[in-house]
Amino acid sequence: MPVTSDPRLLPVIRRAIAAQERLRQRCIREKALIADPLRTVGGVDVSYDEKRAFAAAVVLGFPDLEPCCHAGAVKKAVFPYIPGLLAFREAPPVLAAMRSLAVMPDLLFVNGHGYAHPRRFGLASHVGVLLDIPAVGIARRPLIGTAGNPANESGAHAPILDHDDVIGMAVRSSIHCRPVCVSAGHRVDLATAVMVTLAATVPGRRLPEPLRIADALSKKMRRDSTK
DNA sequence: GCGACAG
DNA sequence: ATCTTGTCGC
Repeated sequence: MPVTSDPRLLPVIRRAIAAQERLRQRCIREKALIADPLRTVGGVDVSYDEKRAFAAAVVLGFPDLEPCCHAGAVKKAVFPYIPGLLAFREAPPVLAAMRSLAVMPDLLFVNGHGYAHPRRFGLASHVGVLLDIPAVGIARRPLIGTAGNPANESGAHAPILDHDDVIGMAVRSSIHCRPVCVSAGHRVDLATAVMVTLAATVPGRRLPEPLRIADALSKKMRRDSTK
């Protein structure tokens, strides 16, 4: 059943992993490369119908989280979903939406992992490198590694470990909310990623505000396209 | 060998 | 991701 078992995809997968490795060598994750002060934060998310990808990008002020601008893009979904190669499916629509924004955010939240990836280069890193902006990966559950259980308090966190490597952090952004997986994408370190994630999350919500809004917008784009 | 596997 | 109602809990 998994699409990855199709032997015709093996060459495609091989080429994608090679391209991923080339991009990874351009990836840097240092706290110093984040804007200071941080004035805007962005978010991107993608929804799908049978054949198309609907990407929505938003920019909010920081730390007030007031709406600044947003944009969308629709593209044919070509690359299949393969765990570990999500970027080859989602980066094209995401980049198109980001490039139609009136202003680029100082930091971008991406729906998917960054460093917490089998080859340490998930969608968030991929997008961050190609746009050359600081990027943070936010995922609902780990792809690899094992995460501890953060205490049931807002801001509690526990490392996500792959053997001895701390690849990300399970973060309880609000009390009674299931933790989200935070990892460094591009031009940010893990500690900074966690702090900004908490600062961009409205009390009581699970995901940072830019991602919530982008999620709603992309789903609205999909709905409106069928009418 | 079998299963698991971001969106 | 998407298909889907009601329902349990703060």
